[in-house]
Amino acid sequence: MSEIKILIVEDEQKVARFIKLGLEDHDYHVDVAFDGKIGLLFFQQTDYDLILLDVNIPEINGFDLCKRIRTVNQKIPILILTALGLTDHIVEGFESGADDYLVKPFEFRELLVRIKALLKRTLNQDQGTKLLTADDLILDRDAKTVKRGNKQIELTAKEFLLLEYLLLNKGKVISRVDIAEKIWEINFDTGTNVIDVYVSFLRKKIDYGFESKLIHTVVGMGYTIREE
Amino acid sequence: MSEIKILIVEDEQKVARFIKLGLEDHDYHVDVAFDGKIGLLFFQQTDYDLILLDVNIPEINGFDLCKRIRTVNQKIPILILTALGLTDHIVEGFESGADDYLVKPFEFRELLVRIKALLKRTLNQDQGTKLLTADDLILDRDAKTVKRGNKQIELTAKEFLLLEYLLLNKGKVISRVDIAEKIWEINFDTGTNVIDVYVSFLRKKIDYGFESKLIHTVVGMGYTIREE
DNA sequence: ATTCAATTTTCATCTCATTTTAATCTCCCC
DNA sequence: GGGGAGATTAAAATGAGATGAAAATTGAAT
Repeated sequence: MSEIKILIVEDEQKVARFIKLGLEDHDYHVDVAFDGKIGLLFFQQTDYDLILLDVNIPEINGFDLCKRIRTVNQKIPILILTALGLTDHIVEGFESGADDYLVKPFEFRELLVRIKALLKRTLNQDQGTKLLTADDLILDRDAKTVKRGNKQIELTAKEFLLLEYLLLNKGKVISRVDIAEKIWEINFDTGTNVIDVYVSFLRKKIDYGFESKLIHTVVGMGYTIREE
Repeated sequence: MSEIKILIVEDEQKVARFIKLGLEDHDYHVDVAFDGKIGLLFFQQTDYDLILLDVNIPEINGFDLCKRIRTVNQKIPILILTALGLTDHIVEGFESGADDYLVKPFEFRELLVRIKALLKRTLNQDQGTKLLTADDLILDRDAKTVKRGNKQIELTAKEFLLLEYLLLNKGKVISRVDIAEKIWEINFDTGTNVIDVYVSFLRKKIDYGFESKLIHTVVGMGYTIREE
């Protein structure tokens, strides 16, 4: 089970520390950014599962940061955490794209259950399914095994991750940028062609010698797994 | 666009009526159940998009009702709305499977934005922006495929981007300058006619041979996609 | 620590589709 | 009949992707 990563953007060190420690107690991995600019930077560099935002923070305020994040990512849960408790503020928070809004002072227990509620949905989507399939290919996410028809296929770690990611998005075309970020954790253009090479590796193992091909190239857009 | 259906389970008629009217004002379809048993019945009979639960209601209390609903449906957003504002209550509410918890008295505006935030995700998941259409043309933004009638149409990356952009602005006339900036990232006049060429490519693939034309030239202004 | 094999990454090359340019054609309006 | 806007075509330039092989890295075993 991979770690759940949370980003806190909060300038009051005491509060940030309090939340960080509390969340780490519950096995979340927590990063703290002390202003909006750094928060945005962290967000761009790491694939967080949830973001906690204070509003009154230096550089970029919480509402604006929330909007900025939403232009890029509509899915990631954002919880705004602030002393601004007027209905006007709350409405503004939600209209900036937040998923929840909690007014300080708050009890840690409440924050925790609200975070859990937010994570529940995004996590259940991916996880839960143990077996991923496409045509006569079966990938077992627990056992880390792959079979095509009745032939066992040996994949290396990276090959497995790549295939798993493509299967999770079966039918969708996935860009190289997405793959680079998810599987190689590369967030900028390095000019590498590892992805192409690995797709080539995968094809050799799961498509070569079978009449129906699963991995398809969509020129200029990316790769996709499609059953035909 | 199909109607969004909300179920309110609330025994205080005044409160129920107040919320119902307010939500109907925002074009939601609202049913009210006055106790837990009826609430459960309604839930089983109709496919709601969201449920608002009071806690202190006759027959089955809100927390238990929430749990009952969750055994059958993990996805439907549930918002608990109650005077019970202690952290213990809030935690219990979330642990019963609620997605949000709002303490009475509350301002209607806050309820509204919280409802919107909850609906945002479930609705976006299904469709939302995945499919763009015009007449019998369907463009799938995930699969990067285009169909007209039942004919699959193969587009190159640039062709796809152009068509997608025009469909996103269906009914609007888009200037060449806009297209150049959005699709070709050209921000000054280079004297090129790529856009004309690509519109020609697109027409050949999606309009030629079909009786109704989708791409229209507005001389001196740009191009538009219009269903006739 | 050293070795060795497996895995991961880079690099260079080949091929071919896509993209772009530029020339020509068509139509409409004065 | 000339000018302008747009459409179309063919040819040229470009770039994307596949792949083989070599280099670098990792990590396990000794």
